[in-house]
Amino acid sequence: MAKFSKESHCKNCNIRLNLFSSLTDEELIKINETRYEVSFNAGETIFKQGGPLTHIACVTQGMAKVYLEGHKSKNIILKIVKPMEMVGGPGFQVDYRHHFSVSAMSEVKACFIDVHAFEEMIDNNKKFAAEFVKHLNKITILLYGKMQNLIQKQMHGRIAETLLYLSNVIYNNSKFDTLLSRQDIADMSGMTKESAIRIMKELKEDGVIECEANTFNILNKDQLMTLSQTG
Amino acid sequence: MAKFSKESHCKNCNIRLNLFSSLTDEELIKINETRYEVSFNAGETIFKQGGPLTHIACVTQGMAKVYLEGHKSKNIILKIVKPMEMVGGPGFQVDYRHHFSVSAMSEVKACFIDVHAFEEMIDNNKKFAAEFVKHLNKITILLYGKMQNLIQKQMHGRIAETLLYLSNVIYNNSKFDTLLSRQDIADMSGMTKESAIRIMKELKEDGVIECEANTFNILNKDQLMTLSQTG
DNA sequence: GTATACCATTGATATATATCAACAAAAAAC
DNA sequence: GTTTTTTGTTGATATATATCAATGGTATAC
Repeated sequence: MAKFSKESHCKNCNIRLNLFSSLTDEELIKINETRYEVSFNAGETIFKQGGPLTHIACVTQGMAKVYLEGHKSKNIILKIVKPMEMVGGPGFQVDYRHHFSVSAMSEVKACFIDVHAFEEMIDNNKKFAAEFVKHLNKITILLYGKMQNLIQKQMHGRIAETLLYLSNVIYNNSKFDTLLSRQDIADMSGMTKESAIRIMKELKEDGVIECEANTFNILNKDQLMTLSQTG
Repeated sequence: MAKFSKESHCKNCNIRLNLFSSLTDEELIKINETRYEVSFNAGETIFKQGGPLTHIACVTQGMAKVYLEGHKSKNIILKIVKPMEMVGGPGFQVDYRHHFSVSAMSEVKACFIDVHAFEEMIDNNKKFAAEFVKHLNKITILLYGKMQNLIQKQMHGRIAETLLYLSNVIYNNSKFDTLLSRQDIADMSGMTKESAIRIMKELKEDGVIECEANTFNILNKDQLMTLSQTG
């Protein structure tokens, strides 16, 4: 289980998020008073879909996956969260429940901020409220993209999209070691593990990528981009 | 093309939306001054994906469909908007572009509110800001549901979901006449027109629904719900 | 009223994708 | 170090779904 280590100041987390840049010193102090750090081992659940949404988390170390749990244990991975990113959830202000699950892919440290403190900030700081609306809308835009990707494209395009996401957004490198299993890559691409493996094998044979166990290398990014666009 | 009929007060639109209930009289007066009504004929585009987001619309008469335009003219209908519902878009505060298209399914009248007026309200009224965040999160929750429906279920379940949505949410009746074409129903269910027709034919043969041209009648709602759940 | 376009329907067929089963390889447990 | 469990891989097969093609109906244009 997760080790709770409550501290009034967690050194790892300076709250340098864009979202928080509009807060006053006073507000930052208040946030710092209420927040605390929690450590998770790889595989542990940080937020559970359906469970109560009482805190917003801010990942300060490690990586976590955000996913929708469907029936028959078919998951859809929405995104990967890495340090200095915030994870809330659309239950905020609505039903105060989590609508997705978040689990640690490695050792993860995260700062937990009480939702009430968050609500107070929205109330007291107009700039913050506007920034938060912006933040929510950005998430929605990404979600539309994800939807189109998963619904309208076929497997090659979806895998291409996933590999480009990992390379461009998560690892910022054409060569990367990933913590994701083949099942995870399949869950990000809306297909079965077997299909994901087969498509990647094809891409390997065509010299578009190299992949050996958890090491990926994107050799022909243009080709991948074409694939992801043509579907 | 759309007929623009600018009036400082549009009688049809009392702005009775929940979202606006937190506004002061003063703020309502201000909104009423800047807003104006626009009429659209069936088929006309109200908002165009990729186009500039300068106004938020509030549908006061008729129905409109909100959809993502994919390549190869494959659309995904996200939802139907009916009177006294607001349509904005996630480009608000982000890139001020529309990320979906909205088109009139019948004669539509809509009140257009300048985004700047909207931003001012968020700035000046904390209650409104909180309500707006709630509104955005509700949209996201629905979107997650839509995503799971379209990605994880197969055709029978997806059609069942669409029919239940039309019956429960849009027409509030087990029997309804719809403005949607078969292509529209297919676009809501993430499949081709032909497939949608075939599944509905099966449901008809099994006595679950009746459908004749644009008139639908849901005979066995329980069966449809089971279908939509089991996928 | 006839011609023209669009929408709905159906059947035959092709294709994409999942499922099932077997097995290899790696990791974890003992 | 061996056993056990999980993860990855491959092939054969079944199934879901799209595509193509043909046809009838219905609305619209002229």
